[in-house]
Amino acid sequence: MRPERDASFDADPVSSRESDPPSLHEVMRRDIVSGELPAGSRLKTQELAQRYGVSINPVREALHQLSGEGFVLLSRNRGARVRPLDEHFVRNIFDIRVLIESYLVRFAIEHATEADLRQMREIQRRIDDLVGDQVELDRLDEEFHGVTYGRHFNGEALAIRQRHGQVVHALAMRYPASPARRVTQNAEHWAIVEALEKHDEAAAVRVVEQHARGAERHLLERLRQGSTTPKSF
Amino acid sequence: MRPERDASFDADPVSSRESDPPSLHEVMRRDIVSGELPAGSRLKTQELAQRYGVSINPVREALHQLSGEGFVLLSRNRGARVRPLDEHFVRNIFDIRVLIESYLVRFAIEHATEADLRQMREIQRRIDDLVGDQVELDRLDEEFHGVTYGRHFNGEALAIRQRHGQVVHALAMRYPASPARRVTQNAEHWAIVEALEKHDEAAAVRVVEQHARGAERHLLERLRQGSTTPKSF
DNA sequence: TTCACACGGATTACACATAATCAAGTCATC
DNA sequence: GATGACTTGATTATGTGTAATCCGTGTGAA
Repeated sequence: MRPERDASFDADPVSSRESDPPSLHEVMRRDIVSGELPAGSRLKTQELAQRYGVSINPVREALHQLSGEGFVLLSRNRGARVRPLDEHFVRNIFDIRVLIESYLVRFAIEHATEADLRQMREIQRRIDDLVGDQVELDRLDEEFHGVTYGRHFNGEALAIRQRHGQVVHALAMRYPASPARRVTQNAEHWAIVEALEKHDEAAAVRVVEQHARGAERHLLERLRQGSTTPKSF
Repeated sequence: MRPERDASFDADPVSSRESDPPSLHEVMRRDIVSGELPAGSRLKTQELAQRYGVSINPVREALHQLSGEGFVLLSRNRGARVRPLDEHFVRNIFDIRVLIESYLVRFAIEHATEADLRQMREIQRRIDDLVGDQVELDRLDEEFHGVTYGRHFNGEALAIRQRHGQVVHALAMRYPASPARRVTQNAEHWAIVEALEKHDEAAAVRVVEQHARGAERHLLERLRQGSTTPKSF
């Protein structure tokens, strides 16, 4: 096993600093992820400037930042669009997600503390009790996996996972998990906790993979059903 | 096996369009990758504006774009720096590279055409014959792997690989491969071709992994040796 | 050491000029 | 009359320049 490394570095912090007012591109990313700026929609600089109460310059900078992050597509002299989220894209990022998460969880097997496990159980209990409220569910789900993977040294991998996770959340907001899916999700979460407790690497990898593939399958089904609503361009 | 998908989509095209003049952020990325803007160095907007013969606005936009791509670090009211490339970072991206490349090569096993293999052999012959000229070596190496992975449907994965590859090239420019490393590299390239010919998935994955880890080890050694030169700040 | 202050540079706003794109309409040709 | 090429005008992106403000850092005095 490779020696542990300092984990202070993060390639893509979601928020630059805790107490600072969030920068414009963070606000816009939130609005994209939450679906307020729908996937595929046109982003005009003047409209955005008005909407967010700033001048055009910061808007242009935010758009470029988001373009670099992959949330926005820029084309020369034709402005910006929110990146369309299609089936193809979903498959792609879940393929990557499976790779990254099974990589991340292998580290958790060895490094998750007793406190981490307690926290995961606590969070999962709250998820179990939750009814409705997709927003809160997503927040708790992210928190659960945040504890699972948070100790990992590889900030790059975490950044990729988080970025893709945000896109997935944007979709999940539109297509909430069905009750059946919720039950499966919860069972898988408990299975992850159990695998970590037992230091069972094979089981952990298997469950994590299954968890991701399940989410993928569910999203794809919903995407196909409601294929009229989320118009891509 | 999952059905094939349309591969027309690319999350992060290096150049927006072929015939267009490259945008500023592309030029700046090239200069970062080539080492002209050294890792860790301060990027002042006014200096850059003068250097590239444009006003401050486009420079700021380019910086934001590069920040989103991970090549530049921005901090509020303190300007921009080229992202420092340290040992920790190199380890991280190679961990990811191993994941991505073994994923990509599995597809190549099934989908590489006879023409692809011919092309790979041709490129590798040119690499074998090449002496010195790190720039040309890097170009050919990228071309080799471009053919290997190019048919893959997962544009996201290709984008991640390419982005990381550019960073690695920035380092390789500073720390060229030793003759011994070159010999190993070439042997590994031929082994990849052979594995693809034989449709031997296990072998292909093994070689690709070994290839990446070898490059990582070599870079890390060089980084430690010349640890005075690449000053982070 | 600590505080006040000045300076450099980033950030924002605004006004303006240019250029590209798109849509609608005109015109010529078949 | 229908089709396709061209013109035109509105819209919007893109680039420049300037000014005002904010923030971080270093300097120097108490």
